[in-house]
Amino acid sequence: MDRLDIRIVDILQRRGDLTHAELAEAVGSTPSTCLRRVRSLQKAGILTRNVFLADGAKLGRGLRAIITVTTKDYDLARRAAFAKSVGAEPAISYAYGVTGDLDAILIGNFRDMVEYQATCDRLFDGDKNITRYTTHFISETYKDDPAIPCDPALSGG
Amino acid sequence: MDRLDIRIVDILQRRGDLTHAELAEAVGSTPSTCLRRVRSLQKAGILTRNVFLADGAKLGRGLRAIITVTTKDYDLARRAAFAKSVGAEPAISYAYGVTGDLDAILIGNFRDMVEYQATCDRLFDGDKNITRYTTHFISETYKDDPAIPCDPALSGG
DNA sequence: CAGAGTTTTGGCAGAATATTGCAAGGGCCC
DNA sequence: GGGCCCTTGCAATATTCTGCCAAAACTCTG
Repeated sequence: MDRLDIRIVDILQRRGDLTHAELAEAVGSTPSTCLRRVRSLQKAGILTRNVFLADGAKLGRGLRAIITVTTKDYDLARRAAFAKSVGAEPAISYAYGVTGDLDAILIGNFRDMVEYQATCDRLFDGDKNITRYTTHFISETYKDDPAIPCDPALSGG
Repeated sequence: MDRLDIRIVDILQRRGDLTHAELAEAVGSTPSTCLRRVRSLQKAGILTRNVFLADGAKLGRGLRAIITVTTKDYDLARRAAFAKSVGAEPAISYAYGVTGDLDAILIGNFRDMVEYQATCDRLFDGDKNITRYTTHFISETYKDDPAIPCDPALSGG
């Protein structure tokens, strides 16, 4: 993970469809070196996968919501079960267990309120362990980019 | 946006580095048709861009946090200013204005608590309009995938 | 239901790109 | 300083991309 790797990761997180020649020019190297670096970064699990990002609104899923969840008991078995049921919900893109006065936070892309409520019902209704869920609908997007900054400080690692 | 487009978007959101031949086989079509469909989906803004996803922990940014923010006045000008300052913070990946008893929710990838606090100080300290910010650190990931499900219902659009 | 016009499709060939082997250069440890 | 190992860059080869054309499918009209 030297300075060249950092530049490569930094660029590929923003533009994943560059040719190796373009990438080489952008980072100041050669195509074959870039190819080898990218493959080694993938093998190391630093670059996990290449994806296309899509416009949720144009796919008919413009209703985004952040759902916070509190539970009564949040032990290992219950968390595993929750992870499984969340995984089965295609409308949920992100789901995390968190510290603080909440237990889990979910982010979903819904077609409409009907689908939102149906999803919540499937996830939470009937589960006596869920104390409460609160939904914040996204009304404005200030920033939306999965890129993680590449810190020059880790050149040594 | 017919059934073929939906299959293409569905697959490319998961694997963006397929060759057109592989994509063609996966969706039951031919490479040249896939090329044209992908281009037209990009031009239509349905597929927005192609990126590599990276492992935050391996980039030295394993500390993920969801920060909720409440403000006193959240008018248009203040929201624009907030969007700008959030945009200047590389550690913040997502930032949204939301409905409910919160005004904004941020998600960031931090190197450590020091960087977390420094970022919060830059964003919130000195801004008398920020009533409160509360942080939930992500302790467990149940699901983490930017893919938006492609609903067959929109075949007609 | 037939026919013309329009759009989309599938395959091909040339061009561009990705990939690999090999020799040379540079860094590191002894 | 010498030997070893990793990385680099070039050139050759394999793969993939892409513009083009005829054919098929679809749409609209009479």
